[in-house]
Parts: sequence; C-alpha cells; structure tokens
Amino acid sequence: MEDLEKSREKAANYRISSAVIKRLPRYFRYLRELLEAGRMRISSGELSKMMHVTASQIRQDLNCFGGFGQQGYGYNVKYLYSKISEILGVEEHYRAVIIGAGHLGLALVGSPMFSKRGVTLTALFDNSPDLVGKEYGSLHIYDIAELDTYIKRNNIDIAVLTLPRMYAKETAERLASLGIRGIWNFTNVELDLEELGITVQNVHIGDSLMQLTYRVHNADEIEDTE
Amino acid sequence: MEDLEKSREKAANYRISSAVIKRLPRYFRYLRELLEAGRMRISSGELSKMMHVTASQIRQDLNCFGGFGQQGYGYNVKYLYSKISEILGVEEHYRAVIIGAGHLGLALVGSPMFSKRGVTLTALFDNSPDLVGKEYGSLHIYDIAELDTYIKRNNIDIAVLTLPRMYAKETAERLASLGIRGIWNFTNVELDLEELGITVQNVHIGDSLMQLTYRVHNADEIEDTE
DNA sequence: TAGATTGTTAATCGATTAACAATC
DNA sequence: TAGATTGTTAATCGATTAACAATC
Repeated sequence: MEDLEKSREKAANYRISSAVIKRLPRYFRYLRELLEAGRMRISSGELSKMMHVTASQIRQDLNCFGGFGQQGYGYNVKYLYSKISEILGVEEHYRAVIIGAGHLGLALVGSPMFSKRGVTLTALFDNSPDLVGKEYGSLHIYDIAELDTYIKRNNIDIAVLTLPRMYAKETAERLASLGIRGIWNFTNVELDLEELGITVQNVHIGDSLMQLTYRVHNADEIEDTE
Repeated sequence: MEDLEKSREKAANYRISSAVIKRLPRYFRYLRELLEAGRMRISSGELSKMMHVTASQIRQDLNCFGGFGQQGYGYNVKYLYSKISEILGVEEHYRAVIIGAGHLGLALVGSPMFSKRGVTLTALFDNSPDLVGKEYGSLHIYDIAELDTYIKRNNIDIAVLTLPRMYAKETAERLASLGIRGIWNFTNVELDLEELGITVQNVHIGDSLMQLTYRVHNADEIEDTE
C-alpha cells in the first residue's frame, strides 16, 4: 500500500529525465537475463560491474520510481524485473500493426522482440497487389485502403512505419486522426506529431551508421564507449 | 591553411563529448536537405528553428571542430556539409559486408543508406546452403566459411551483423582477429570489443520500442521529445 | 558604415558520482 | 549484533544556454 503510493507519488511529482528513460530498457534486458539464469537477488554493486555503469547511477535511476530494494540485501530480481516492466508499459499489452511489408517489415514480424515486450502484432499493411491477401507468419497482409476501418475496429495502439519515406508523412497524419497512440517510425523522415498528442519514436538507423563511421574514423582519439 | 590547422588542433586537443557526436548525423541530414533544396547559406538561428534546438547549441557544436561560419553571413551550406561529412568519416569511403542474409540483411542491402554515407557494400555472407551462391541486388552471397579469406583479400573496414544472436559473439571475435575496424551490431547481444581496438556500434532496436511503450504508457506526463 | 551573425566566454542548469546515515 | 547494502543528500562534473565582443 505504502509502497505503491510512494512510487506513484514519485513518478507524478517530477519529470523523469530522458537520460533515465533511455537507460530503462537496458536494465530490463539485464534483469531478464538474470531472471532466466535463475538469479534470485542482485546488488547495485554487482549489477554495476555487469553493466559497466556506477552503482550510484543504478540506485538513483531506480529510486526515481520508488524504493525497490532492501538495505543489506539488494534487489529481488523477479520483483525488480516486474516493476521495470510495469514502468515501461510492458503490462499494458499493446496491439500493433506494421505498415509496409517489405524486407524490414517482414524482419520485424519474424523477431520475438515484440512478444518479449508485451506488444502483439495483429496485421501487416501494404499497397502492393502482389502482397495484399497473403499471409506472413501468422499475420494477414491487408490492403492499405483498409487501414482506417481496421485500426478503428481492432483497437490498435501502435503503428510501425516500414514503408517508403514518400508515404511517411501522410500515413502518420492519417494514423493520428484514427486515434493511434504511438508511431514507431523507421523511415528517415523526421515525424513530429506531439502536438496531436501522438507519441512518435523515430529510429533513424542511418544516424547509428554515422556514429560508427565517426568513431572508426577517429578511433585513435576515443575511448569513451556508448 | 590556418583554418585547416585550427580545426585539426581543436579536434585533437580535447575529447569531443558523445552528446555532440550523437547530434552530428542529424546536422548531416538537415544540411543535405538544404543542399538538395538549393540553399546557399543558413544561419544558426534559422537552422535552430528547423531542428528545434537552440542556435547556441548549433554554434557550440560546430565550433568543436573549427570555425565553419562567417560573422554577419552565417554558414555556407555546401561547405558546412562537406566539413561535417569529413568529420563523420564519409570521405573515407569505407567498404562493408553484411553477415546474415535474412530479411534484415536484405532490407539493408536494398536501402540507399550506405551509399549516401560513403559506405560501399561489397558482399553478403550466410551459412544457409539455400542462399549461398545466389545474388542479391548486385551482391553475391558467400558461404560464411569464406569469411576469413574474403575479409583479408578485399580490405573490408566494417561488418554488419544481422545474424542470429547465438552466432554474434564468436563471429565478432573472429572479425576482430581478421582486422576489421568497425562492427555494426544488430543482434541484441551486447558486444564490447573496445579492448581489442574494434569500434562496435550496438543498435538495440528493442530498446527503441521500449522507449516508445514507456512514452505511450506515460503520455499524459511527458512533453520532452527526443 | 550599419546590420547581422558568428565564435567564445561566462552563467546556468542538470546529470552523475560520492558519501553516509538509515535499516534490513 | 555485525555486516551489507540501500535510499538519499551533498559535491562534482559536464552540458546547455545566454550574452556579447569580434568581425564580416
């Protein structure tokens, strides 16, 4: 009771910094590994060695959301994992569709990434007559023309954009008007629909490639990982 | 002359923070767009409006590498773009191979991302007899057994890992021993080969999905984009 | 020259780390 | 109880923003 209120209060009282938010998925990954390895408990000190961050940072980060540990003991792996999952929205069990059934879209369908994070893929959409009507994995490929009806009928929370960049903007705006809550954008168009109340996560995979080339190019002068 | 020395000196004297490095690809993108749109010059003020960052930050960031602007005028788009390209290593014209010819690997082959960033893909590798020997795009799919010979013979700088996670670690270490300079890692295994002098860029696409679910889950309390 | 805009220093703000009292 | 380790406050460090002199 107290615990619950305490964590609610904390999360509500102040803004969680985006530095912290970015680290949460990494905690999630490490904790799942520990869980799968059968570990019952972990201290911030030991976790810090595994993750190459300071123990202080781990304790600070976790305490943004509440006191999940116990003095003299550390953290219960299972409990902490469940709390982080909750914070990240894994428990919400979002429903998602993929728009664009090219290689990238199909690669995403094939991966366990979604199910591991509580997201259920329900359909694919494409505009190519060659693809429409086919099944892929356990998913049906619908004509993009059916998007509006489908989204409304099936209570879809998230749309994954893996379509050609020329369609990105119009599709995103259409999705916004259909009441979608989040867009995971793989096109390198920079979408910003925050003013429409839609959360957009832009992937920009090319930026990652450029960070790599930068670091290779300047390899002699760098040691700082990240 | 002076300019060149000045910028060399700057980059050498102190460490460029990773906050700055992460922003460079975004400047690169916006500058290319301006260039393609035929813009000759841009001021930090105007660019700041386009990019939703402060003009101060833009000027600070660029000045890490040298004075690329001119008082009273702003920045010459073409010149600035060429400088940023240089800084990011685009001019190095790296040669890369993709290891793992699944959907993700093939999606990458099909995209103009590499060529736009001065990276040339030269080959695909896979271990499946169904794929080995085939052509995809203009690329040949080689047997993974031929990796060692190929890498050494063809002066490959970068390897893109789009293979199943179970092979990630051993392949990465093998690549390191073959003298590869950078690894772009799409498996969700966290590779760290910095002590071997290899630059590893981990993509962790699942973390991006979790940031999205976090933000959707907490949509009411957030305004801060990033 | 007057106006504009950079390059750069100084001020502010936020994030990380260190330290330690609380407590299991 | 003694030992361990958290939660949290205080100190440090770094990144961002503001301001303005330099200068095109």
